[in-house]
Amino acid sequence: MQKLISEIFIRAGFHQKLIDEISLAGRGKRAEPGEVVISPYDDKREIPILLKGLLKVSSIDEDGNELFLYYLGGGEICPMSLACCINGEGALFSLVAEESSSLWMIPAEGLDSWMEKYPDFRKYVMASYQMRFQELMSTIDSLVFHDLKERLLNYLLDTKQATGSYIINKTHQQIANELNSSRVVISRLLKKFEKEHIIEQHRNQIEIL
DNA sequence: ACATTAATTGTGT
DNA sequence: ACACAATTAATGT
Repeated sequence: MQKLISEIFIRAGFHQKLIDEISLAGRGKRAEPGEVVISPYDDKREIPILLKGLLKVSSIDEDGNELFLYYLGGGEICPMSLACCINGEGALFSLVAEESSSLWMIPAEGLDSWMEKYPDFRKYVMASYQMRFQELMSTIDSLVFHDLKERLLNYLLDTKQATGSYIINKTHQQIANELNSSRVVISRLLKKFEKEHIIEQHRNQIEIL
């Protein structure tokens, strides 16, 4: 774990002193696929940095409906957590491991001083922020301007991108939940994609062609 | 090898 | 959205 941290943080261009401070202040955490790292209204004063693996970030509304927002890849700090820690309100999103992941949880208190003391850190945070912000904008765009068919297609491609694999191991039901739709609708669309030779389906698994 | 069951997927209304 | 059929995987006998 210690090795992973140094590796990631050095790659991010952190000062050795900053690496030491973060290493000392945070704690490590592993998350297996499907494990919930943060759920809405967890009173979390910790911000996760994803060292390795893949996390799914979803917005959760008051009725518990899920809406997939974006994937968080290795080396990134979770922008949603940052946003929520800054305004001090509970999270209105959930963070779920998609792949077996390693995280470094840093206390929210450290943020301010690190941002001031280390320009590297500020840059890193901003860069993470910006990347996911763009991702988020495109999700919103497809949400507002496109029908479910487009959204599903975007979702599939997005997933392929994030996992680096043409195989998606999810049930129609899971996908329906993430897109806040119903299983039947997703099944029908996927069936259509299959006929158009965009994908191939097997049980619990979708292959993108 | 076969029967039973649960989960997932397909389709018509 | 609902109901039901069909398919597949898992498990017990």
